[in-house]
Amino acid sequence: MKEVIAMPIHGPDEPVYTIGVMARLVGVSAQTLRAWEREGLVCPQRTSTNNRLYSENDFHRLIRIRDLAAQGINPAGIRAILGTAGERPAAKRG
DNA sequence: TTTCTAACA
DNA sequence: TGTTAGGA
Repeated sequence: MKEVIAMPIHGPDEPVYTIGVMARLVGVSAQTLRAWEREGLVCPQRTSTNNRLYSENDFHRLIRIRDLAAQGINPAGIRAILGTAGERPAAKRG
């Protein structure tokens, strides 16, 4: 038989999870995800109807945010540790 | 049914 | 962070 290679249809940046799905995946409430966005900890993509769509990348970031928040670190501290949401790691200069 | 914003506790 | 109100 021909070997079937599993090809990812969506990349890690592809926004595919609704807030409800992501809340279950991360283990927090949808309200918490909205609060974190307001704090600038995450910046999910939006649909044409203004619904949030989270990517796998957002998932990993949210796990870390959840971990830091569980340690009593406030949003400003989390921002300082993980960096501002949407911030791209600066490319190495020559 | 799910998600959205805003406001209050 | 949770809850409530009103709307798409």
